[in-house]
Amino acid sequence: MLPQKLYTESSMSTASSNAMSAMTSTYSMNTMPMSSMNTCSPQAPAFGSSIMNSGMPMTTMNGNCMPSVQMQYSAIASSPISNMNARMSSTMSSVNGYGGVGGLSGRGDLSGGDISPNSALQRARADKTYRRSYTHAKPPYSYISLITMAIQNSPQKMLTLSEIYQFIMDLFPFYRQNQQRWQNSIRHSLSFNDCFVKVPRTPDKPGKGSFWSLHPDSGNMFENGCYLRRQKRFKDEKKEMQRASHKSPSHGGDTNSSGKKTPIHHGDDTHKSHHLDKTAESNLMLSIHPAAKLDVDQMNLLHHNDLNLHSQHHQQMGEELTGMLNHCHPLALNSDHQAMLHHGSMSHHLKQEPSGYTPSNHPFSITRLLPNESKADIKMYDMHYGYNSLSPLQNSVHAQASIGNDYYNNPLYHTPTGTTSL
DNA sequence: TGATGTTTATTAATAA
DNA sequence: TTATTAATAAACATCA
Ligand SMILES: [Mg+2]
Repeated sequence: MLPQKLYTESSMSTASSNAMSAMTSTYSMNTMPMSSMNTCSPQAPAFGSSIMNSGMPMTTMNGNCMPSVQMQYSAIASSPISNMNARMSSTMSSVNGYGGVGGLSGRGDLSGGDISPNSALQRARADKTYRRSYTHAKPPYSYISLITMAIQNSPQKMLTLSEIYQFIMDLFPFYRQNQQRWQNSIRHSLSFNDCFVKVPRTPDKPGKGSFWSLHPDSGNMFENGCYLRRQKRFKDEKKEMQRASHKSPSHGGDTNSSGKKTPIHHGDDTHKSHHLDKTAESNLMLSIHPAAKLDVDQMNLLHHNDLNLHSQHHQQMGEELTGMLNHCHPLALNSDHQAMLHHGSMSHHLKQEPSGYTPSNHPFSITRLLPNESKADIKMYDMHYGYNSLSPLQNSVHAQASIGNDYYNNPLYHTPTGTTSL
């Protein structure tokens, strides 16, 4: 429906090529483990460590020294150009994804004088290379968290597969490469994980696949701040049962695993009965006998409508963490932006947030991207760091975080005071 | 026919 | 160490 930016994979990386596998399957720029400073040390983030530790003053570091994805991003995004040269040697070697960066060797600036006539050119190239080295590095998010971001940032809290693709590519240049590879993983993740459920299309929205939404009970799967590895993956009881019975038909009714423990999030059982009630209610409204059997997809549709109508269940989780997360999540985008993108939709105007989260502060919400007062911020940012936050590539009609408005180009993805933990 | 889903298998990284 | 989570590949089915 909306124009989508097409990302053609550069000749550098063939989709089917295995030549790049080493680069893409590893966390390219990682050098040192963060575990010492991190409660939740995920797979080594693709970003940061070498750069973070290259001697640059961490102006964004706040008192508690909480390490975070956000901070790592901040550190990178805010790295003064003046510091680039100093890091160039190590950076350059990182560009190919194999940061030999063991020990941020490039402390010393090569060529002390550096006043040659082509130094400007070299500098420009170096800067470009440097920036690409992180904008195209693998983001420190699992596919599950990326999908979750996409869905939760959508007005209807559901997206088609291709829209999920698009969201990810818009935000992370890294994923404009090797599309066949990671998109297969996305599809696998959607199918395999119970936290993602299909919502069938309604007749008024014909099209190819169905919509994907979040399981009503999946809660905040990332409230621990780890976006690479959850402590426990969400499992839908019913599907668990199905799987079990499918495997060993002898297992008929025993069902409930005594030790069944839902993740960390809260509010599971509470709205469980609530859900059933709502379903029955919906059935009545739709002239469906409450006892009538609906298939899974239909049920999901009803549930989704219900949730969308009343409130976002997902946002009532993790309130205890909001203080930490909601002010600083790396992907807190702006609702205005979203309004532009989906100008045809007005649903988000009507949404209320009875829980702790508002559309603007919950961890994955698109809010605060380019709010009014941010003009000044951008200016400051640009002046200080020499970034042009407004993309030079404006050809895209797509108002979303398309070209030039990706995670790295938008300073507001990196809140200076952020303390999102990772 | 290509996009969309489902499923199984393998492997690496991380948590317990 | 073992158990769990996630990434990746791949075979296969289905659908517009
Ligand atoms: Mg699923």
